[in-house]
Amino acid sequence: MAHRLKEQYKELLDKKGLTYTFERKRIFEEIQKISVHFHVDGLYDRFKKQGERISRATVYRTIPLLLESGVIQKSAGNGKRDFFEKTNAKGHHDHMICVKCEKIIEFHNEKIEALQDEISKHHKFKVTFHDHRLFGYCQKCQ
Amino acid sequence: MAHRLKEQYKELLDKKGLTYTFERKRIFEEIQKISVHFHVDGLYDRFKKQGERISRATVYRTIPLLLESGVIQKSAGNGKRDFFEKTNAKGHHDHMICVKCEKIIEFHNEKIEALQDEISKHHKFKVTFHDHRLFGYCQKCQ
DNA sequence: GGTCTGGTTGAGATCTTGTCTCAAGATTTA
DNA sequence: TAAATCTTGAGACAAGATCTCAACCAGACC
Ligand SMILES: [Zn+2]
Ligand SMILES: [Zn+2]
Ligand SMILES: [Zn+2]
Ligand SMILES: [Zn+2]
Repeated sequence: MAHRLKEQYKELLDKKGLTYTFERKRIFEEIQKISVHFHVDGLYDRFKKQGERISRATVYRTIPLLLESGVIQKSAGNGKRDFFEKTNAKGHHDHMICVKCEKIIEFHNEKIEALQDEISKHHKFKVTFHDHRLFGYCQKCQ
Repeated sequence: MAHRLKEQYKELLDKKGLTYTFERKRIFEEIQKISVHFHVDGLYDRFKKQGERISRATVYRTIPLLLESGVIQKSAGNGKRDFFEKTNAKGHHDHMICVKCEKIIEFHNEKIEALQDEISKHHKFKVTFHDHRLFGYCQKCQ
């Protein structure tokens, strides 16, 4: 999986006339080590902590490339920060979030995705990503 | 409708030992003139444009009071700003948000709502509210 | 090799959204 | 009236994110 994603990433860079630099390589690799969600400064801190001098600006600059190539995707962020998660084998999914214990249940429903397409097409709106979250109580917390 | 909301607002202020000041009155009134969605600086700008000297801090400070009294509710954020909308006759709806011009298109789809119910039921998850936003480019911004 | 060209980077400035501080003015209470 | 309490405006501040710019690097060209 990671291999295919790396190819997509390299292809995007190539398509844009950009180089697969040391920094862009390291950022890709480091993300593969993160289990689930992350925010950009958290990612930057990992480099800083390891003594690698990759600048904050570069990390921030690389995020759009990772997003566009599908290596990562926007994740359900609760607060001020943008959160991301690496694209996993399951591909796109949405979230149910327990407001009590913060448990996250992922779901994916093709019908909903198709309806979204239909609706946006009808409004001539070109969707680049979406955020669909159901808040409430998980089985244990009811 | 607006009258009942104003009463709720006044009651909340009273309950909290706060005064129904000129500024708090003007902010309530101005919101009634806004068709649907707004963000706080947008509201502030309306006063500035009209030459009314109500400070940004006061507008920001009043928002929690309006929220708590039910005069307004959180609405779609565009990913950066918090958006609000006044509580009114309009029922539940979701949003498409243009990431370029910030235009908001509302949509409502019973099938999606029903599928959400189905999915959450299947996971024994009790949904209290949801947030469904499609981000992208409106017709003009493509 | 040396030079030109243009992508890339780091450091810090800047912008954006929202909160907080504090002194002055207004209001209520004693 | 004086003291206590609210309220406000202006601007400082904070956090997240983006932008600027000079130095740097890599390939193209001579
Ligand atoms: Zn989805
Ligand atoms: Zn729970
Ligand atoms: Zn909905
Ligand atoms: Zn709306």
